[in-house]
Amino acid sequence: MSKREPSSAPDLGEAETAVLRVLWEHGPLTVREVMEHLHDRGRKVAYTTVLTFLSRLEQKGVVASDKNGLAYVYRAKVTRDRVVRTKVRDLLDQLYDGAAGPVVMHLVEHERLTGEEIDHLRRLIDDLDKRS
Amino acid sequence: MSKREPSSAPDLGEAETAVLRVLWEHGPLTVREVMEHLHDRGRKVAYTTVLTFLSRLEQKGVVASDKNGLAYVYRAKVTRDRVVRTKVRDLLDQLYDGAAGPVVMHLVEHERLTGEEIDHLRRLIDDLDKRS
DNA sequence: CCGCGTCTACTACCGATGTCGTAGACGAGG
DNA sequence: CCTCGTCTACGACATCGGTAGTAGACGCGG
Repeated sequence: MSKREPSSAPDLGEAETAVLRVLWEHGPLTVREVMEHLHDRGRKVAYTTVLTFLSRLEQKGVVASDKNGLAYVYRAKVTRDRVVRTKVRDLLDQLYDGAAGPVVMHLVEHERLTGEEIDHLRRLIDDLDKRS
Repeated sequence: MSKREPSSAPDLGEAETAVLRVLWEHGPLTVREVMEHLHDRGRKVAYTTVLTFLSRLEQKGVVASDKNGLAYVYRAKVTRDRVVRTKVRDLLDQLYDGAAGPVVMHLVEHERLTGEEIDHLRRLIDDLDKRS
């Protein structure tokens, strides 16, 4: 089951997400290039494993590939924001029936935020207040 | 792999988490009672399925059971906060190498917060500022 | 034209999770 | 004492996600 709203990305595993991140952060890439970036990040996966991930991601519709000469070049089709949104929503649903408040509080209380982030946050909150 | 820090709860699936929530929200319960609460929440699982979940959760060390007369009574051994922390951390690691800022921003920008939550949040931020 | 290196296609395998069914233990009622 | 309903123990099965091996296609250097 697990209906996904139209604006949602499909379920992505941890390793699949890591692959997507590589694509978000370093334009379109070949399988080999993706593998190298993963290795750089400390993820020692085999070439064919990366190929499997990319194929599955393509099945899921979140990446696309174009044959460029000898090898396929893959690029992300979903934005990072969309994936973040989906994963965050899943978490909220799981823990609090969708309520965001408790998780925001949790983050602000238990996770470190930089001074800049705090400033930014304050500005966001002021905006929210003004709107309501 | 997947080392868990000492302060972390083990990995919990979505259905397992739902079971834990029932235990957090309605004291210690028997298998049947847990099942009924799940049904109330729209989760139509078989009795033995619930039993399986509780057994696995006990294996993982997050619930405990006491034989009370005829049936076992299960209770949560981990706090909700601990589980939230673990799941939130997993998410941050997956999406931003652990940085909390982006997710906080995402939540404040894209998810609805009640007026009270916003007030609370502002107070938290002021506290943070004072401390630093 | 041939062999080497690279790329893709398939297939496989394992562990975790979600979901149950069946069988056997056990106490309450007749 | 036997039967019924409930409970637990165990095992089964499917799907998904992480990981990889193998085989076949293909172009390049000699």
